[in-house]
Amino acid sequence: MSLPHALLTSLLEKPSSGLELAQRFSKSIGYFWQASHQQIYRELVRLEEAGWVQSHADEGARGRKRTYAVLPAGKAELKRWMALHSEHKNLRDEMMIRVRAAAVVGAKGLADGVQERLNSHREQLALYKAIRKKDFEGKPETRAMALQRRILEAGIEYERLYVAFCEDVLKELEST
Amino acid sequence: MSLPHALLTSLLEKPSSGLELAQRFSKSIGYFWQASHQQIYRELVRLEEAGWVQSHADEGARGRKRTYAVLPAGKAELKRWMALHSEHKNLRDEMMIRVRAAAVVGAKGLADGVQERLNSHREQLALYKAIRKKDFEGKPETRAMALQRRILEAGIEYERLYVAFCEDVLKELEST
DNA sequence: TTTGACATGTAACCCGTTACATGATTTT
DNA sequence: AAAATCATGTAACGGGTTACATGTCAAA
Repeated sequence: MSLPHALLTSLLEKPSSGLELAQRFSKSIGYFWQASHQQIYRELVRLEEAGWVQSHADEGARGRKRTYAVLPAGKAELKRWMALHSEHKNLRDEMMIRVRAAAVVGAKGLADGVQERLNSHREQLALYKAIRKKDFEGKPETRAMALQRRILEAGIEYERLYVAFCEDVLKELEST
Repeated sequence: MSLPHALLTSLLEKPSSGLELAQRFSKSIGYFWQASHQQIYRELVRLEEAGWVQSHADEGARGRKRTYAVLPAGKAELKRWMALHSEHKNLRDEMMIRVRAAAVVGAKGLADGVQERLNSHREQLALYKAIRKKDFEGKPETRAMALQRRILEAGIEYERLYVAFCEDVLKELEST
């Protein structure tokens, strides 16, 4: 249930159309809250019904760009929601179940998938590091920048965790 | 879509009833794949329809304990599934959206929720460390044990990540 | 004028969650 | 006999995913 507020946050930074949001979500905020364009369009309609955003289109029709901007009520809602407590989320990953299953039925065939994940997490880690270098290195540290940087650092640590996990599992599987 | 295979894994370790599985899921496997009892009962019916498990009850009726055991076809299915590749999962957490929102609309009221999460993750970290001490310390390291231990270590690193994240955010919020 | 990129949708399905219902067994 | 606990369900709903449909605009 974070999508509406992720969208409000993104729209406050810059009024946008659905497609622009979808593209933006495949970067930045989307690294920590993924959403497809179908979800985004559905949610934008709801946000407007709730009176939190307003849209205008060149001419209201299918296929025509429609730009959304946050209304004062939307900003107030975001402030309200921001102060709520977030539920503790445990790690939840199919790969862990696969490794656990391998401990029971034998690890034949496991290494391939783990190797693929290792590559994937190494890539993501490199990407986050590149963003850190580009967006944060040697820039003035405002409160806002510091918070955004902490989120990115968490992403970096998360990827590191997986890289180490995959490496260790592979090492275990290679040991005669 | 891991629940059926998480259940197969758990049932291979020990044939059980739905409630026993639900209780077991609130520990061990459940630390990495949570499921409610409603989900588990629903899924057990499907597993039996698929011919992967077989159940017997003292007398087939509501309120009577029904124990499930894995059939050969179920074990074969688990071996097949275990070798599939797992999708890369990015970090996905409401708290990150809240912190990101705070960077845009101001952090008033954010600290409370972050402090609560910090406490929660410290607790979970302590729990995992206790399990590591109890279940793994000074025991012989079979292949199966080594794999299960790696999963637990990943959980420990995951909680450490959050503890550090929350501490850093709080420090940032406290700085005048 | 047709291809491709831009842009917005609809429909169906499944997993996970929430709230509630029902029966059996043990304890007080 | 009432209360608590063990045990198995039913029903409704919502978010996320997948597949598909439709319309606009610019360039080749």
